[in-house]
Amino acid sequence: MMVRRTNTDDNELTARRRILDAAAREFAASGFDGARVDEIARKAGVNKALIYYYFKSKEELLAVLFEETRDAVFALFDAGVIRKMDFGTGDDARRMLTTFLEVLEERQDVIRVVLMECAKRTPINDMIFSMIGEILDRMMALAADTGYLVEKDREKAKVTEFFTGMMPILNYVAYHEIWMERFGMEEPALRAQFIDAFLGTHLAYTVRKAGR
Amino acid sequence: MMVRRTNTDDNELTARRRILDAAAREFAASGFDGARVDEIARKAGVNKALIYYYFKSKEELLAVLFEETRDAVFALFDAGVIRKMDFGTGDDARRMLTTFLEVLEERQDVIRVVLMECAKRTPINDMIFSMIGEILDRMMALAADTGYLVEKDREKAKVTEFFTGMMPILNYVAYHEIWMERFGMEEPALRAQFIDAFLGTHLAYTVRKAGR
Amino acid sequence: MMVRRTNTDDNELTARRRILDAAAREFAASGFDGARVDEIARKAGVNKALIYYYFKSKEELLAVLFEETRDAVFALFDAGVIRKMDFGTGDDARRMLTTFLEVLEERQDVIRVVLMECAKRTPINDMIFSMIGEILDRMMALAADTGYLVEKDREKAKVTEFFTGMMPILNYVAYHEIWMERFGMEEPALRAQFIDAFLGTHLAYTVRKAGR
Amino acid sequence: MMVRRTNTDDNELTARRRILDAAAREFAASGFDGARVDEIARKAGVNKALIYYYFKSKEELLAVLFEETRDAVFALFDAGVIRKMDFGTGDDARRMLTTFLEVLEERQDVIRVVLMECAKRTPINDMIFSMIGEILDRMMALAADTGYLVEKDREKAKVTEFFTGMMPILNYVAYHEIWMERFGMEEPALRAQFIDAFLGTHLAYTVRKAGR
DNA sequence: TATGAATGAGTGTTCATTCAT
DNA sequence: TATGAATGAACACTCATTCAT
Repeated sequence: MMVRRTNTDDNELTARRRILDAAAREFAASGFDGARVDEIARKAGVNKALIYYYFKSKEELLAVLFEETRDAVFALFDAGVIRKMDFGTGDDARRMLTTFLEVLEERQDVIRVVLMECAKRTPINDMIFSMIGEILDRMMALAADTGYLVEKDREKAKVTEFFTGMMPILNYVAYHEIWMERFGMEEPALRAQFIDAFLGTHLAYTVRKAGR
Repeated sequence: MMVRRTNTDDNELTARRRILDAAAREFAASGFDGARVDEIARKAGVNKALIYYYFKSKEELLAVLFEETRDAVFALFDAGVIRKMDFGTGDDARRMLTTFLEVLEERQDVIRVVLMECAKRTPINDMIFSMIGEILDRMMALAADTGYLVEKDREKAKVTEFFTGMMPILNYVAYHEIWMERFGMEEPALRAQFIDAFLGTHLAYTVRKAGR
Repeated sequence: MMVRRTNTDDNELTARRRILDAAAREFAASGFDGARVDEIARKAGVNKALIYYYFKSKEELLAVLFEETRDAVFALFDAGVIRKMDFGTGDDARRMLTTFLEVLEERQDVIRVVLMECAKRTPINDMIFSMIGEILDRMMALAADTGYLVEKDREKAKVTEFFTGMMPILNYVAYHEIWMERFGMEEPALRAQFIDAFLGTHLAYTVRKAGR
Repeated sequence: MMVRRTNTDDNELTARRRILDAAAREFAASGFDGARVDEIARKAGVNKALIYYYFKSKEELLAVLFEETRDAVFALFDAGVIRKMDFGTGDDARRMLTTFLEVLEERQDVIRVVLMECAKRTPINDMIFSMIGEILDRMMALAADTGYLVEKDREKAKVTEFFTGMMPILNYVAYHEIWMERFGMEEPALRAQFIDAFLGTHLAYTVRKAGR
């Protein structure tokens, strides 16, 4: 009787998947310009030319990773992971944020690249800001639905959502590992402290502004 | 009799200074890896080889820019620009933050590079985190002096100062111009809204925690 | 009841044939070195690997096309298309030349490649010159039979046959379409003028030399 | 006493010149697509990167060679090398043709490339046909001045000048060395025979047509 | 016969850096 | 100080060819 193996060894993944994963790691470690296609191939355990069989350029690799990440974030919204909770500052919010961070941390490599390329004046910047724009809109739609939108003025609300909502979270996801290495903290303490700070700042501000 | 002119035209600046300024612009536009020494020379209006007369490598150019920026930030602390104000959430804080942002905006190019290179696993990362560490320590010393240190635990305090204090400010300085281009806001409104958000989040949290 | 169709649609041709035709087009458009096996496969509507099932290399594709063309030219000689006419400068010669050009124009892609590769110092050059040598010998044998061989000296006769006989004809076949595009002439006028010129130059010279 | 050396050793030429010469040789030997920039650098005795210091691409190398050749041909016309002779079929014409061929033979490498690339559908084709068009116009202007223009109809005259005038000459220049190797003739005999044939065909036709 | 996946060896081009003056 | 010329070491990307099925 045959038993279907279900392990997730590297070798079980398709070459295309291994290439994408390796690219995410390499981009995160060296930035887009610093990343070497040779190194991506080595990390993925494939011939370099195979990368160009599946993707038309180094830039397309990044674009596909960005799309996957945007879709994953949208899936979180669609699944109601965030909406259903009590969008306040209590334990529910704490649990929700934990889940949210955990999911994003699976994509931390790509998020790092987003932050690195975010300030450059290159074509990649366009990809990033269209993605950021879409996600911001979802965040604001959610805030409006739950009654916590801080500002009547859409333009101003976007500023707040971006600079004190989205960015601290992305920063945490991107830098928490480096922080742990550099300043010697452990994951649970660091995350707990970040969540405290986020609840005490952005979410508290939101709740206060919404007048609840 | 010859009189030495003292105006500050671009052409009057030393070649060394023009090179550093050009490098900051080029690094900010393209990142460290994406920056081209040819382009720095072109922007500075000097021969490419002259760059290697003054600096031993592209990396040293960046190191010098980082040092200048760290010194400028330290000078702000030394001059008491921050300490002297009423470190709360009122108009004084608002004026102080405005001044602070204005000074940092003069160095926005270098700050952009800091954020870009912050997440990479390269030698540059060491330079950045030693600088960040020093500045964080000054921030915490100041917070302790003024009685607003949020946490007894130094480690935890550092986390809060970094993720909800330093990073939002650096992010604002780095991204505000791109934000204006992408989302079509004007400078005064954007800055006012950011200051509102920063006062309402990080500073409000600090003040609350300090029990005042 | 099923009836086997006998039309000659592209799809009805064997894969091998479609590959050869596509190769001729691609070689003519881009030269041998510029031609891409991927593109040949695309033009032929087959999988790239199938090309290597039928032919052992890109070079063999070209060799087969050359052989086909040489055989077609020999068939013209064997069929007496040229021999039977009055090999002079009158209407018969004009009709003969028209027929000859029409047949060669069907192979214009391969002839273009011959001219492109003719001057290179590559292995392909050997294939071409052995073909050219054989055809020249047939041309001279024909000229001898009809009494129009311009020179007693075989060596000198070969020069004349090549530079003022064979080459102008091959050049016409290879370049007439490009000429039409570039200088905006129509086919009938261009061909008529070329035939005038050829009769007035090479054939007139031949006839004069032969003393008739 | 110091004597200025006047030799023309390879080392006396500028690197830029050596690169162009090497490129002409390599293009002639392998065609544009078959030519290797590495090999050009090796032949020129320079570092490969230096080629890109002087020229922006492999294609620009070819463009510069084409321009030089067109200018050299124009200089022949401007100097009246051709115009001043008795444009007939006698000894003067023979001497003129000899001079003309000698000058062109100095550029035989580039002329070979012209013939190779002439039939391709690539950007290079544009460069070639604009050059050919200009030269043809000069040829026709000359023919008109000397009263030997074969046709009233400019369009038809161009066809004749191209297919029985320009092309046989370019073919001779391009292929005479290969011909000597392949069929074992010596230079003087081959050239004499070609000149005989050219006088007896294109020029005789021209003179007859002009009614002299 | 036919194909999707895979690869070794290039290929033109770039770039930080150095040299000679 | 300043520069035009020069270079070694990559770099992203390509391509003819082969493999497994």
